[in-house]
Amino acid sequence: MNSPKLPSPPSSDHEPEGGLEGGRKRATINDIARLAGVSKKTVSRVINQSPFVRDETRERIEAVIAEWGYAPDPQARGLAFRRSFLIGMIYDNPNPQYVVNMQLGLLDGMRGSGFELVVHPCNRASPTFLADVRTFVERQKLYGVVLPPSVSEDERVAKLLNEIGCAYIRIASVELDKPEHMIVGHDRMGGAQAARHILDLGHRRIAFISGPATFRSSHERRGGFEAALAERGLTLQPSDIIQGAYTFESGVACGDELLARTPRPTAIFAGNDEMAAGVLQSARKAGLSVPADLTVVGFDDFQIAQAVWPPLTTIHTPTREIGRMAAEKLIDAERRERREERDPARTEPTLVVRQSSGPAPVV
Amino acid sequence: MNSPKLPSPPSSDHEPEGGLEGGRKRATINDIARLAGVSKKTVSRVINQSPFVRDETRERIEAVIAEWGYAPDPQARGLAFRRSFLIGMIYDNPNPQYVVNMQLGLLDGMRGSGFELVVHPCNRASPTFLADVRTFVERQKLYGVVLPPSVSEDERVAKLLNEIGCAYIRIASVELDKPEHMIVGHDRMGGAQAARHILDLGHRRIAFISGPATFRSSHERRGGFEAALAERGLTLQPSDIIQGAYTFESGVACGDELLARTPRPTAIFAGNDEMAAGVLQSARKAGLSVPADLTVVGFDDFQIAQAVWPPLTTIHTPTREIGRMAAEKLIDAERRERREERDPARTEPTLVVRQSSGPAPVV
DNA sequence: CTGAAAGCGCTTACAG
DNA sequence: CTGAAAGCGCTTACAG
Repeated sequence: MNSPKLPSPPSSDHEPEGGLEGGRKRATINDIARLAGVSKKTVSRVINQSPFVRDETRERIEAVIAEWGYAPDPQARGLAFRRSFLIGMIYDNPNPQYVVNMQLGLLDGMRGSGFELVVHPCNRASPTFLADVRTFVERQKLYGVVLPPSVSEDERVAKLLNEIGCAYIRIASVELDKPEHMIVGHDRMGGAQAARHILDLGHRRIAFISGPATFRSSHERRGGFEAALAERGLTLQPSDIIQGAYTFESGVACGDELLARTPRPTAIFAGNDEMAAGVLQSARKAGLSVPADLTVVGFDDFQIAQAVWPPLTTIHTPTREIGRMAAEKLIDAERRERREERDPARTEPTLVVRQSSGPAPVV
Repeated sequence: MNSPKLPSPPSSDHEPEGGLEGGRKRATINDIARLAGVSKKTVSRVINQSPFVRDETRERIEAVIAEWGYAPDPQARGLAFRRSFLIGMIYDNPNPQYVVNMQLGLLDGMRGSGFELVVHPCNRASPTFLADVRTFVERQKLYGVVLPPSVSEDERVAKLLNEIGCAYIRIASVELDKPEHMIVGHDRMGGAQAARHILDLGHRRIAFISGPATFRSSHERRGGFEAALAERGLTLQPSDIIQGAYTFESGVACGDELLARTPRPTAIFAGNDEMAAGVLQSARKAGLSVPADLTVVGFDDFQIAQAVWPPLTTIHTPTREIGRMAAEKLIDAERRERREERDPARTEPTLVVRQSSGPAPVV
C-alpha cells in the first residue's frame, strides 16, 4: 500500500562514461540499420523473426549483426513491447534443495533464450501476499511466472494472474488447471511405489507421516500410498496416519510418537526425506536398529537422503527436469511440443532403494 | 560468441488489452504531472528526491502519487538512466543451503527498495565463464552484482567489473579488495575457535580436512586453526592435513583415510559441515563412537549439522545477515554507514557446541 | 525552483 | 517486402 522507497539514480562519480577500457559503445539497432543499408524497422523484423523479409535482405542484416555482436537492449524492447523479458519464480517452500534445484531447472530451460530469472520468495500466510504478488508482476511487467508448490496450489494466485494477463506455469502434484498452465509431478504414483516396496518386504504394521495439509503433495502421496495398500487388502487406521510439517524436527516428533506405541509399526513411510531423517533420529533414541527393527522410506531423494545413516530408501522426484520443462513451456510452446513428440519428458517419481528398508522383522 | 536465440514477442492471442478486470491502466508520469498541475520533469524530480523542488510543490505531487498508487516504470527509468534496477547474484557454489540463505539475505537488504534479484549460477571453470559474466552484466545493464565465494575470489571478475563500470560487492573470508567492495566473513576466527574448543577438551592428536584449494575459505579456516593450535604449542604435521572438496562424499573418503591410521586422531576438524557429516559416516563404518572415540567439528552450521547423529559441534556463519549487508552496501552506501554507526553489524563466525565433540579419550 | 525539447533503443500502427 | 512517423515512460541536458 505505502509506496516503496525508490532506488536512487546511479551516482555519476567514479565512473567516467564508458568505463576504463571497454569504452566502445555497444551497437544499437540504428547502427545495424545504417551499416546494412536498411531501415531500423527491417532490422527489427529480423530480430523478431518476421517472415516478411526478403532472404537476401535478412542474410545481409544477420551478417552485420553477427559481425558487431549486436544484441537488442532488453530494456528498450521491453518498454516498447510493454512487457519485460524477465521470468519470475514465486515460491514459499521450506526446502533449500528444492528451491535451488528448481532454479537450476528453470535456468536450464531458459538458457540461450535471452530471458532472465527473478526470484521472489514470499509468505503465503502474509496478509499482503496477494498484493505483493500483484505489485511484483505488474511493476516488473513480467513475461511470465513459474509457481512451484505450495504457491502453485493457491487458486487466488492463478485467478489474479489470469486477471492481469500474466502468463504462468503451475508445478503441482496433480492437474489443477488447463494443461497449458501445468507441469504435473504425479506424486500419487510415488506414494504407490513406496507402498508396494514396503509390502514386498513383508510389512503389515505400517504408519504414514503426512506433510502439512497446505501442500497438495501431502494428500497425493498419502492417497497413492493408501490406494496401493488397499490393492493388497491393507487399510490404514486413522491412528496410523499422523501429520508432520515436512521438517526434520516434525519427523523426530512424529517418530517419537509412533515408536512409543504397542504394537510398534515395523515400517514408516514419511512424506519427505527431511521427516524420514527425523524418524531415523527418533529410532536411534529409542534404541531401534534400521532396517532390522524398522523400515523407513522417504520422498524426494534430496541430498539428506544420502547423508544420513542408513542412507534412505526414497522416492526420487526429477525436480530440476520439471523446472526445465516449466521454463520451456512458458517461453516457447511450439518448440516444446515438437520436442515432447520425439523425446517424451518424464516427470514421474521413481523408487530408489537404499539401506533404510528391509524385510519385516520376524515376530 | 554465437548470438543467443531471442525471445519471441508476446503472443497477442488470449490476452485482450488490459486483462479481464484489472483493466484500468496504471498511471504514468504524465498522468501525475497533469493531475498535479506541473511538468513531468518536476514529478521526475520528486521521484528522484531532488532537493530543487519547493516543499509545497513536492507535497502536492506526493499526494497525487499516493492517491493514484503511482510507481514509476523501472523499465522506462532504466532505459533513460542507461542502467537497470536489477541486482545480479553471480555464484558457483555447491551448497544449496548457502545459496538459498544468501539469496534470502540479499532480498532482506533489498526489500522496499524497488530493486529485483536476478540469479546467475555459473561455472568458474568454463572457458566462456568471463564472457558469460560480461554478457550478463552488460546486456541487462545491471545496477550492480554481488559475488559470493568462490566467484568473489576471482580477480579476473573484479577486473572485468571495474572495466565495464559495474558496481559490485565481494563476499569473502578475507579482505580482497577496497573496503567499499567487500563484506568480510573472518573465517580465520572461526578456525581458531574450533582449535581452542578441541584443545580445551584435551585433544592432542588432531587432524584437519581442508576444503578445495580454489576456495579462499579453505585456507583461512586452516590458517586460523593452525595459528590457534600453535599458540598452545601444537603443530600439525603435513600428514595431519588432507584435502577434501567441501562435499559429503569427500568427507567420507577423508575420514576413511584418517581413521585407518595408527595412531588414530582423536579429533577431526572438517572445513565444513558436509565433510564433517561424511566423517561421522566414516566413523560409523569403522565402528567408532562419536564423541567417545572421536570428536568431530564442522563449519557453517547449516541444517545438515542438526540432521546427522550426533548433531555437529560447528562454527556458525551468519550467511543471511552477510547477504543483507551486501545488498544494503550496494544499494545505499550512505544509509548503511549511518546504520553501522549505531548498530555495528557482525559477520564473525561463532562456535556452537553440540554433541559431536567431547573430552579426549583417556589412553 | 520549474519546464520545453530531445533522447534512451526499441516496437506498433499505418502506408506504400 | 520495406520504411517514415509516432510512441513506450522515463531522464538528461539546457534554459529561464
